[in-house]
Amino acid sequence: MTTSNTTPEPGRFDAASADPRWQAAWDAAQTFKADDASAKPRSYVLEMFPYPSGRIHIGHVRNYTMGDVLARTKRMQGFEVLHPMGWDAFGMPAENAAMEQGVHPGGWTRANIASMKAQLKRLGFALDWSRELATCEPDYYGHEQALFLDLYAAGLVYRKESAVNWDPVDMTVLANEQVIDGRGWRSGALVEKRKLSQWFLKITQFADELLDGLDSLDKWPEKVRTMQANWIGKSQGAELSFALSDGAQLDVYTTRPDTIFGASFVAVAADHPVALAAAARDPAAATFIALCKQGGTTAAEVETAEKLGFDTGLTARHPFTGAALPVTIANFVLMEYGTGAVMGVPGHDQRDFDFASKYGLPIVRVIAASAEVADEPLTEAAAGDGICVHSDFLNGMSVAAAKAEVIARAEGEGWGAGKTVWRLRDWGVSRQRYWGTPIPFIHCEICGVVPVPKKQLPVVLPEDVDFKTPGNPLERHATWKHAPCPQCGKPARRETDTLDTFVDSSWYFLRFASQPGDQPFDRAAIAKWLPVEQYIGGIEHAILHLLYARFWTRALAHIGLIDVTEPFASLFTQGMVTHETYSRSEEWLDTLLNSGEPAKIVEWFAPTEIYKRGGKAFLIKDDQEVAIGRVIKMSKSKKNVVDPDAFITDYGADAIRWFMLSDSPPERDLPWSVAGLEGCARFVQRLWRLFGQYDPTVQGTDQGLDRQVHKTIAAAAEDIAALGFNKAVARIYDLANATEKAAPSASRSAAIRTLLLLVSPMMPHLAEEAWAQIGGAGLIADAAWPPVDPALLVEDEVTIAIQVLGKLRDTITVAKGLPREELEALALASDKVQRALDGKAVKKVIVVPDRLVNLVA
RNA sequence: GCGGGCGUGGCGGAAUGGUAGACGCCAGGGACUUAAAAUCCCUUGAUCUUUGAUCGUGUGGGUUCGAGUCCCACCGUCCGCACCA
Repeated sequence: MTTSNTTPEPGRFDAASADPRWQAAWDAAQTFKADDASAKPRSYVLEMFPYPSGRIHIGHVRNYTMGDVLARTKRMQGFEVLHPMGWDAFGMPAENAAMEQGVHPGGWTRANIASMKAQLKRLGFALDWSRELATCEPDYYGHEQALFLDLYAAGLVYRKESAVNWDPVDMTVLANEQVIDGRGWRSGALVEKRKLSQWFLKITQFADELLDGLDSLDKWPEKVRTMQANWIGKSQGAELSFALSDGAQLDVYTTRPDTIFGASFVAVAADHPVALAAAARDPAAATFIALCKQGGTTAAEVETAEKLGFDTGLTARHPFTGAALPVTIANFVLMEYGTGAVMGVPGHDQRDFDFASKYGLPIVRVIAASAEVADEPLTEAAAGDGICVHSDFLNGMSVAAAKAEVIARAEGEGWGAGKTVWRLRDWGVSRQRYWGTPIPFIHCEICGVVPVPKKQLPVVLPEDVDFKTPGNPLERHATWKHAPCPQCGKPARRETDTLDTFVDSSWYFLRFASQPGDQPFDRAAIAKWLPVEQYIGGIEHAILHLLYARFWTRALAHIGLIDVTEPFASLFTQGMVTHETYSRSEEWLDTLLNSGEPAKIVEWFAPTEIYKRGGKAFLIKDDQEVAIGRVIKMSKSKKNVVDPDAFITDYGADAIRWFMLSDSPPERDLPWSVAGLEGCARFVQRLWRLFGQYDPTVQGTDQGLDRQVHKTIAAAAEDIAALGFNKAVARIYDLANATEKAAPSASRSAAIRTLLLLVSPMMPHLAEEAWAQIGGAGLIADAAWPPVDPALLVEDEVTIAIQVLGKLRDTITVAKGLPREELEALALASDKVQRALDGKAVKKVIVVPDRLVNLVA
């Protein structure tokens, strides 16, 4: 079933020859070039740009096919569409390749871009390639440096000492996900925490805006908005100051000031100054702190970790009762959140409850459903709402009122205040890496940290670097880091950190709208094109990329460079492409570890290594049966990946595109199957034969077919606008089936022509070929979406369901708009209905006009 | 633990509270053919006493003339976050 390497049969659509021919025709005519000066309404359709890993994977194909259908449909519907493509081209895989294969990251990346671009072209995407950009080129990252300097001038960039994961063997900084069980993923060396002076972006300054802005994003998935809101993590409470027995003050943060009468201890984080002071005078405290730091941070470890404390011997004076509360160092208090110190209220916080139970501290109920149950004992922390009890002047107050009262008193007496705390941290953007945007600063011993003057931008990465020795090549480059200070001219040192690649992807959608040489973007062009009308990408970017892009857009608006605040009006997160797995497993008794537990050794096989017969899978090499496993996300380790390129060759771009749109709703996972793809290829051929029957000379109308044609046009347009591609596909199948069966008529020829237009965004190559054959004017890519005749959307006959007691007993086909009485009479006239009634009297009749009659007996 | 999504034939799925299973895949039967491929036609939720009937959308309740759809409780599953005070 391959069309490659074989002479095309007559009467068959030959994708191998048609696909490249039409791709070349679109290129030559610059069909998909967006016109900035167009008077048409605009639509900016964008898919998340890919990292140039070397090969397009099937997830890209699905993502870009969806965007492409939308972009092509919008074009047909009269919009000036901007549908660009670029490359998120900086990042670690290029450096890894450099280390492993001895190639230059730039050469490796650019070669990957070239081959992936060729793959995208083979799929026939309607992209404006004139706006292609790669973030690794100076004409992109130079502008990024300029924007970084603008943000610096506006006070949104600063430097701060911060801890990093340091691999002492590779002499490099590791991202958190590169640290596996405390060891470097590549070297296996124990990772150290090191303090380095690093660059930060003040995203926290926009925390409120970024949170409130989520409310305006009503075309974003609820899930993504919730994830972002949780990430920003706004909590409202109070910062309260406790007087310590040694004369010092200790500030704690709480969201529950209303429970202050239930406080029975105060706890500080292991690295809190109070804890460090305790360690200085007491070696046992120092030992305990060291123990706390050993604790793991994985979910399972945190879940099961026992609450541990160390009494400092200090006490804190309760601001209302004057009670002396013990001050302990606790392993469950985080220095990074709030003030790094908490008041322990065991009755109403589960962690405090566990802690108090272990160390025998008082557990007092201060919130109860009512005053009557104020003394009901607690078996666990009570988190629910209620009124205050055992709380002096708060007694009887609601939680909300008590919060306000405690804050008011604290403020009045000067020992506390209401405070909002955010989970969001400022964004550390320094990376001690070569393959990224150089941070445009110079360190001068006299002048300090000096920005590179804009006219000296871009600060270009040196080409002559080697990766044979570990560490940052920029750091050890012979000349690159030596630069004169822009202020005093004395020899100084260039910043050798580069920017996090998330910075590159935080503004690329702006650069697509216009690409002036002398500035990052043209403000007027951005006002014209932005916000992106429809952004499509994977759920894995729900938080970081999308939050950073929103932040950059707001920050650039804040400093007056652009006029939009939200970059993506509508967001769609598409599901993954999945595949069954094939494996063979053997169980071994694990005697080495002496556990006596059988260990499973699993061997995985790629789809290309097996064949299927009778619903079972066998290995090609030895005909052994293998187990067919669950349908899961494609991954290299499970070997269930498929390479789209081979399938494009065998089945043509249109069959793959059609498959990507069929069956599964786009937000859900799509199980890849060759059988399904073959079905799509068959449909391509079926349509080709149908299109070949187009005959404009035949006379006569077929009103039923006319109606279905116009209903399909209207419904498919709605489905595509809502990204319900699977539904649009089903309707097109329906219409194709009906058209095939219809007798020749002018209506049938019109149906064929309409069908051709409807499938053209999805199967553009087949559509162009058939369009040319039936004598359509120009390219079908430039044709208009077929108009709908509203008169044909109205049925004149309807099928009415007849129910007895809600159960379907019969259906009748009648003229539309029949009055209730007539419908009732017709229903009662039915034999089947009479049989179902079985002589019982009808007590009530429900008539839904043009829909159903329900007889209640 | 918290938050969110999803449970419908062998499979992917469709269905403004109103005819459950559209459409596709798989499977089975037939036609054409020397044969195969391709193509076309038919069948295809389950059960039964099969001109028809009964059951059927994870489970148990409820609202309604009528529930896959709404409400309550539960089960399963997937995803995200997580010692965030």
